[in-house]
Amino acid sequence: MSFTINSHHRSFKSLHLPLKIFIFNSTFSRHLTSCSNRSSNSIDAESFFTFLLQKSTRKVHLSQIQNHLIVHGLQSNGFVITKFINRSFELKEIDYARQVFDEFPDRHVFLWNAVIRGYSMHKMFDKVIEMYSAMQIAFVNPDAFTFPYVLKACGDLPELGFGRAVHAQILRHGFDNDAFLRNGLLSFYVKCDESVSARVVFDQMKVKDVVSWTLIVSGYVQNGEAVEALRVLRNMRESGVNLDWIASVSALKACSDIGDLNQGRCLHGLVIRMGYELEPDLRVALVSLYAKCGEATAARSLFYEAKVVDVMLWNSIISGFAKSGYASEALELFNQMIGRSIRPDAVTIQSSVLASAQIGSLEQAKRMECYVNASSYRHDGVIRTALIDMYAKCGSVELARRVFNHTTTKDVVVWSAMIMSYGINGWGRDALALFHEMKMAGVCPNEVTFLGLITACSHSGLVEEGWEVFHSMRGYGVEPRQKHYGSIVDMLGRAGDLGKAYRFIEAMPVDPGASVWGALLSACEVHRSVWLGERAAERLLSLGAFDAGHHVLMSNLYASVGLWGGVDRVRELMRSRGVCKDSGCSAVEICGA
DNA sequence: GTAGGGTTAG
Repeated sequence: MSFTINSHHRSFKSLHLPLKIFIFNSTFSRHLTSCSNRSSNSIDAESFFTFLLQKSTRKVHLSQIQNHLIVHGLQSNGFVITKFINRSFELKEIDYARQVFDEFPDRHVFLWNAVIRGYSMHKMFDKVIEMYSAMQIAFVNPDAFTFPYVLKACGDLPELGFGRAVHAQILRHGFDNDAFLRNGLLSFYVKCDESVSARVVFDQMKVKDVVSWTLIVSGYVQNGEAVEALRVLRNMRESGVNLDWIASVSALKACSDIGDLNQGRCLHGLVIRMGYELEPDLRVALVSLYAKCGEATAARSLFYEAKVVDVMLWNSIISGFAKSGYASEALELFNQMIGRSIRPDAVTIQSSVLASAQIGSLEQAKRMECYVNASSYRHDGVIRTALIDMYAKCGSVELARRVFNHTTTKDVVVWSAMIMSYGINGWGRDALALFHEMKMAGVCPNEVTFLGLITACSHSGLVEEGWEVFHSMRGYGVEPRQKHYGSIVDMLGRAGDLGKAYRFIEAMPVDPGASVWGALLSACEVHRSVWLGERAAERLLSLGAFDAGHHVLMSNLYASVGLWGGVDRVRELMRSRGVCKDSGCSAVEICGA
């Protein structure tokens, strides 16, 4: 152990501490003895107490130290008290730290920062904001270290209005050229989904470092604009800023979001050239990319060759496999994990429940529910939602409902999942009744609730009711989106009213997207409407969204009316565009096997 | 003592 005696600017007297009083803990007293032996005559009071604070591990140590500060007249030494407050927060003695602060007469900005930092450390963001406000009332000027914590609090809560006011105060206090704070502001606007303000802050930056670029890239990724994110990333490299490993993580996430395996592979190569391939957290992003894109071999080798295998790495491969048609592999890995006594977390379980849903086996679903019920996550809202969805996908509305009934706190997501469960299984009336019940319970519907309701009407032939739901959305403050329009087209198409579906698309207030034309195309396939099907296919082609499934629909449509020339044209198109038909499969469970 | 990332239900 080394203990250097610092010479601080403050003067001090030789200390005569009755050290025996400190002897309540052998480790703590050992430090004290060692310390006092080394500096027997005169020691720096501040350094001594700083050292003591570092070695204290319990509240009783803190209160002993506090007593001695008083004895030695250091109770109003701001330097020591700041350290004292920092250590109290580190030891999770939050109320105690606050009490010391409240009782301190001369509150310098450092002291305020210590309390604000402490609350931030414990994610008590409302307290951060409360202290920042109190600081202003006390006429203490914040410094460059105050704002980052306050901005983080505003971003995490999120508290857009307050954050905007903080932005104004940063300008007023003359910190507008502080590069660190500009990145903090950017982070705040990104977290609040304020892409316009984020962009303004970003564009006004004189110096954009890799952090600034990473923030704006992750903002686009968060917004579902992965293509734009990758474009910005190219700009970054063109402007001479190199990717570091964190920026690479965001870039890889953008690739996996849009399934751009080629660009992902290029980035992987770049990452290797830059020497980041062993970075454990980057490996999570790589495994996730390959697993989500269905590159099972690549994902596995990266996984098994990893030096650090933490829960997140397990999660990345399990959830990636669950989403890319490798559900049984995902469950196999989940079992391996349990076999090796590695504790799954909520994300692991969510992903494994999803994998069970994809498999579609009721027996597996029941096993999964048993596992959840025996775990500490049995009341986790997200996992209960996943269980409801799982049973619905395995065809058991009753078991989904049982999970729903046993869920104590039902948020809008849980209600929506149950409505969707009824919907996809054709229990339209029950979905509508549950929606009514949900409103009675005072829960506000969101866009997914309406998607579930329209799906329910669509799958049950309740066309009138579906229209009614669709037209009522805005009354609940929910703007219809592409998926809702697509779902209505699907509903009209299933009912055989292709003309009405087409007119509905024509009258849409927003440009119809791929989901809308895709819904029309599949309705055309069912009802053998070649003319309209060709219109839909043309639009999908021009949107660049004519995928393998659409080729198959078109080919089947031509075949169903005997237009074999059309079938050949589609086949030729598939060959020329390098599209492969995804191998489809269906599973039937017999006696639980 | 200050800013960026990855796994995550409907």
